[in-house]
Amino acid sequence: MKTITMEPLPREFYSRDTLVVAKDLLGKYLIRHLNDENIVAKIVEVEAYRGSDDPASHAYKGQTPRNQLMFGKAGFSYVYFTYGKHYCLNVTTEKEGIPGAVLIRAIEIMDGLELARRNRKANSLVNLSNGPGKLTEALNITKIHNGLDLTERNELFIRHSEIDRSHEITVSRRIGIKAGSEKLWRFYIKDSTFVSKL
DNA sequence: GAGAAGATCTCCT
DNA sequence: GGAGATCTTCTCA
Repeated sequence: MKTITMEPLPREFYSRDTLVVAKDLLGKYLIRHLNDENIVAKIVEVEAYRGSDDPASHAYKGQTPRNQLMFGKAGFSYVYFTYGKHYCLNVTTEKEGIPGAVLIRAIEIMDGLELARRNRKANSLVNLSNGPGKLTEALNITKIHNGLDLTERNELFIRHSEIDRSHEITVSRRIGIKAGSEKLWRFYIKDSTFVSKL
């Protein structure tokens, strides 16, 4: 039985305007294959980061070894380490040569909860994955997952959900940045309890 | 080679 | 609500 919704999202999904991709990623399923098990998680909160028009972006001042994936093909993972403790998971966007990425800020784990709990101790279900550093820990995502092609059935990819129910999207300022904080480039599913901050 | 800042989380008050 | 943890990356010399 092969249903189209089980396939990874194609390259064309990602190689569009970063703001459009960010909004479209809400409600999609993030699949993490680990130890012959799967964690399936719904994306509920994202932020868009672009290039020379976005002072908060890693790509603002041009290409460096770290941010080169943002300038490359769309549909790849961009994982970076920050604050000496945390990894953050992004997906690259825009056509090749144009920098862009979407930061996954919060997810709701639908399946594979046991495995996620083994990866990250949390005092509540919500606290397991309601922040960018938390969800990477729950999914055991580190720098070795930087640069994976998300359009293939890798150990990490994104697909449609079985039931693409409509959801209301809330728009807000991005979190944890100084420059560029006036831009309304953070998007989340309105009624989700897994959102990192209201 | 040194120094500063950072797309965060946890613990403490 | 605020500070500390902790280390990578970038900039400048």
